[in-house]
Amino acid sequence: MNISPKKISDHQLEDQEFSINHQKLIDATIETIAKRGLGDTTIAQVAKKAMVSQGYANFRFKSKENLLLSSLKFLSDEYKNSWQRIFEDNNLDPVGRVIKIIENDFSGKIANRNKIAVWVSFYSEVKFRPSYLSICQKQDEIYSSQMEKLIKEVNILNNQSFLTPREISETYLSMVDGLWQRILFDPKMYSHVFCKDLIKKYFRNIYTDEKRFV
Amino acid sequence: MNISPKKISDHQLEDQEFSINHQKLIDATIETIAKRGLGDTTIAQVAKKAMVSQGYANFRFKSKENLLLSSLKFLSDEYKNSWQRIFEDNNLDPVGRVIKIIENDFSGKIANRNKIAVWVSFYSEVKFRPSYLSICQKQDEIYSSQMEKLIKEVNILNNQSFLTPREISETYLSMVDGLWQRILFDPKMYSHVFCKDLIKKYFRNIYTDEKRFV
DNA sequence: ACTCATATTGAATGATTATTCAATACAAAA
DNA sequence: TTTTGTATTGAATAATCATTCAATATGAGT
Repeated sequence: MNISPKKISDHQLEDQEFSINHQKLIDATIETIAKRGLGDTTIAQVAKKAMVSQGYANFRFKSKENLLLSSLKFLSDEYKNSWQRIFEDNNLDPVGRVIKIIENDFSGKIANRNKIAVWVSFYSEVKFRPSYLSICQKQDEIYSSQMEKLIKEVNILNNQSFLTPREISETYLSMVDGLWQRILFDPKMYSHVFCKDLIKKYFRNIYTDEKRFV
Repeated sequence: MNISPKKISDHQLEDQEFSINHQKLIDATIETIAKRGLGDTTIAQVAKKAMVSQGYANFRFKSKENLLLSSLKFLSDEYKNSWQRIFEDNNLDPVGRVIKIIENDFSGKIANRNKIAVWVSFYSEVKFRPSYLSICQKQDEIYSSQMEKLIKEVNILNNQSFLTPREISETYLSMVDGLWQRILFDPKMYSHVFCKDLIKKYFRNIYTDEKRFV
């Protein structure tokens, strides 16, 4: 039986989408997708992992589709928050911010195998599910243009290269996606340190005088 | 099994995996995955597209899993052949070969949206299906080391950079995976020309004197 | 303690789909 | 033509799973 001490009853928080069960189900969904794949993820498994009944999971999220969507949105928001915090950090100079972004992209919180497995699963379905696309695409464009802006600022203080800010931004973001995918294949080889160093050296090659890109 | 010198009927070619129906089914599988996603691909749909009965599709490939696997293997072999042909082309110098590899990676035959959708679908499942992994991973390591070898040869004739051959190889291959994924999201923006030029400029930044990297 | 509104259950339902297999079509050999 | 072995069909089967909903538990207010 599920006896959990609550100060506030769930239904009062329902509008805020912040009941314990809501988040428990999302966490369970991410874990299940990471463990069995999107295709083999069933409501029954998710509900079991979240320790609620199957019927409840469906009732709470209205449909399986909606549960999956909410889970993707959770990951998307988590990433967005960590990115935005860095991008808007005025204590850091442009290069410092780029480095922080790299480190965030390969931090344990963001680039762990469970979460990457979920990202890639959704990416693979993006072509057929407009709802997935709408969650990801708009944000992706924001990252792209914000990174470009950042590189422009870096350029003011550094030697220019053959590559335009836009190109540096695009190569960086593509490389991150590619490396994430590779972490799934072979997490030993593509360790966080390996990925971070690789990308930093990539930037060092562009900004040869900037010693912070080790 | 006796081999008649004249005409050879389909069933006699079965071992060679080369009947018309075999390939029709694989093509139909790729198209169906690209159109509906791995999860929503059913034998019935594939069979219909290949214009054979549902029962036959299953009979021919023993199981759905095996049909999917065979389709992945087909794509994997196709890519391998095109790569190997370039890598072993003695008429080209190292830089010429790198350029051909880039052009191949974003050619209509390899980087079309159908095939990328299939690749990404399988990638997303690779963590849970050892059989998928075994098809892809070994090849990936070969591409990685062959590219590194190629870069070493390029280096002999060009100025060195901060990046080691291994690092150039890894950044290149990651970038390709990332760009392929982006083609799925937004094929207009990530056109073949855009991707090719981006990567060539990336190399131009490494080998600043090599004007063939436009 | 009782009521009532809400939360949660879990068994039943119906839809989907991989797989099987008995029946049939077909093509070559006799 | 008839026979024989293989190719192919498609309807039946059985398994899986999302979704529903009547029944029950819970806890706050009285």
